[in-house]
Amino acid sequence: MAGTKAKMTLEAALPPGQKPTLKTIAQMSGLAVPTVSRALNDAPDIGSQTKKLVRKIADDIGYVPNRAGVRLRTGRTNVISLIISTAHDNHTSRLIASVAAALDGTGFHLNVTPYRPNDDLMKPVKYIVETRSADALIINQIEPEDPRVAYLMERKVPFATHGRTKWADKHPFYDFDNEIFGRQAMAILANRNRKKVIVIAPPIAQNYSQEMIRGLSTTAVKHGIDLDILPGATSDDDVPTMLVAAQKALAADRSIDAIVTASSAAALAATAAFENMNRTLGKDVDVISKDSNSFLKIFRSELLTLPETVGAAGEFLARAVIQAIRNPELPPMHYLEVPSAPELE
Amino acid sequence: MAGTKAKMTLEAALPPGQKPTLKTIAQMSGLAVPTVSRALNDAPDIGSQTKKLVRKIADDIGYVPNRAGVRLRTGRTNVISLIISTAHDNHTSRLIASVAAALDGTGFHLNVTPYRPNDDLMKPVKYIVETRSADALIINQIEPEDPRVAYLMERKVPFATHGRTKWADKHPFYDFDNEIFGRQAMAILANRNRKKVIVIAPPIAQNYSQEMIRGLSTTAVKHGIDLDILPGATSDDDVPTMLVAAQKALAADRSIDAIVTASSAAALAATAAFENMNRTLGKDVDVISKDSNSFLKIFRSELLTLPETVGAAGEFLARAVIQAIRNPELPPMHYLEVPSAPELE
DNA sequence: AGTAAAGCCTATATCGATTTAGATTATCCT
DNA sequence: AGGATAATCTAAATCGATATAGGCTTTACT
Repeated sequence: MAGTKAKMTLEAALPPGQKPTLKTIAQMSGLAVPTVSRALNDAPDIGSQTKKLVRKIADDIGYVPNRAGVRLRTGRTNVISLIISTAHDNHTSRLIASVAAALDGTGFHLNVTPYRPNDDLMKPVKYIVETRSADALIINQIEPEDPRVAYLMERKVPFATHGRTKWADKHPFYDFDNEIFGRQAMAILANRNRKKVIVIAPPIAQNYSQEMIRGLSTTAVKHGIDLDILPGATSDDDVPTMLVAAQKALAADRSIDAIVTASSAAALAATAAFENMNRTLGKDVDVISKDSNSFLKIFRSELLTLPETVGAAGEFLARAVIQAIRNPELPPMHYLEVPSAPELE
Repeated sequence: MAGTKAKMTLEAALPPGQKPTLKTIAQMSGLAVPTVSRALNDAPDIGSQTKKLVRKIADDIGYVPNRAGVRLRTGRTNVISLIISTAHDNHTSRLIASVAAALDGTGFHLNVTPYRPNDDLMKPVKYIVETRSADALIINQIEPEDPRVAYLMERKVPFATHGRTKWADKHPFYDFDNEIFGRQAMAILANRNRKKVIVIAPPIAQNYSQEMIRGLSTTAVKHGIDLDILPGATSDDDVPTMLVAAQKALAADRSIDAIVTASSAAALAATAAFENMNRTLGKDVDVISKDSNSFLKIFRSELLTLPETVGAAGEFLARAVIQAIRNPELPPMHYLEVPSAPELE
């Protein structure tokens, strides 16, 4: 039977201006606080009538667990931490938006910790882990032997990466197949008879940069195309920096007839560089780029693009870390997005 | 004298694999836990020797307060919540980055809650306030009588807005003076003898949209220029949508000789629309835009731009909410960025 | 000397939730 | 009927930090 204690009304149990707690429900139902807790958590030793009653009261008064209380007692934070580089592209905001959307309704909150490109990579990760301020992490800008990944694996902290490491089979990741992108991009350029190509690559330390270059050079060799990496700027730099570097390269070598880029911003810079040298896009020269915005072609229909879907990444990464938290025994979730080259079909 | 209790070494006081707490320091120093707490918080009733000792131990063992403990006891979360719309521009990522940078070292964490443009504006705000999951909020996309602002002011929750309401003198804000932008933009167009102008405006509900239009139309009237708002798209829509709407307008009225836009993306769409109609930018027609990326002019030197600095906004907003938390009695911090029109000088 | 006032520290209770151990009642079996 | 066994629930302890009240010294003053 449900207790011998007196039941109370909401008004009697809840001081004005306060939020309902387990104690509120306990007083209203005449049950003990732990019973209420266990009922809400569907523990096996609570009667079904009691559970029903408790849940009804909780719903009626709009009870929401105090996250600090849960966290203090259990160590569970219900926070997913997205640690993200703040290079000025809008991958960033889209990734944030899609992770957040996927987390909606899961009870997890999204905490975003940006770091400047020149900061120590380990700092935010260590902080989150040491202060246990999140149940899981999502990181991007991955290096092949990323020290953050080593750190997180060793400590068995749930995480997922946007990009692959050499240990990628052992942890969840989402990645765009940049090697295939490189091969396809170069094949398209070969098709258009380009002979001398430069690439505005991401910082070379990052895995996707290396893969993209590998793909590009494999196919370049096959077709006898000359490939160079643009010195003096990476696709993480801002547009003016890339423009200056590209113009310098084009001035030094007039035979360059194509630029491959890894971002929309880089494609704009490459386009401007060619035009400032009075080269005609799509005729004398080509620019080919990954395009996650799909406005590149609107802006200049002569641009060559291969689509990349950033939204899918965030959604997948969110699901991947939740699985890593809840079912650590399951194999890590993997997804490799293969670019499709419409021009090749 | 510092207690009669036995002192302990770190190893004795701290179970392996655990993080140091106040208790650890208490055992190592022989002091009581509350004394340690008060010493670290520089309470006036703790001796300076004791404070020095406690702080040294804390530093040595790398003590960091457990945030759940603090939060549960005090209600302080040490979290600033940035609630941000996920329209696809890169204001977003820059704003996030600059708020985070300004928060660095303050002890506050940044929690980002994105919402989709069509979501209920109140939902995330209510959730944060009701679960008390942040000490302060920063919101953008402000309407003149923004219901979120009314809600937050009534509840006396510290917050700051990126944009102004009609109650702006009573709450912290950072804003770009869009009315002056509108006047300057139109003055420049008048100078260039444009007669029929359309504007790709932000959603009309938002305050900055109304201000911009007010500025534009004031000056348009003065110079006898015809001004219309582009139907069918706002500057929050994606580039293809804006392009289609702009092209439709240009086709319907060949006399349109200038487009004013509120974002870089809109400027790209406007440019493409004119060019698809075979109009020559800077000669037959003009596009004038706010430019927070400074790559617009690189991309097309004929574009007219007025600079906007988003980075300053985040930094200011962060300081503004911290002041609102710590010194609620002080007048709210305000900043109005006045655009400078290089072309006018 | 005796008492008051600082100065400095400790003991206890508390925030909200959960875990563990223990208590109570009803049920079942021989 | 007696005793074991389930089925349900309650009591107490705990996570880490801090607010409040109170205790013990030492110094100061009459």
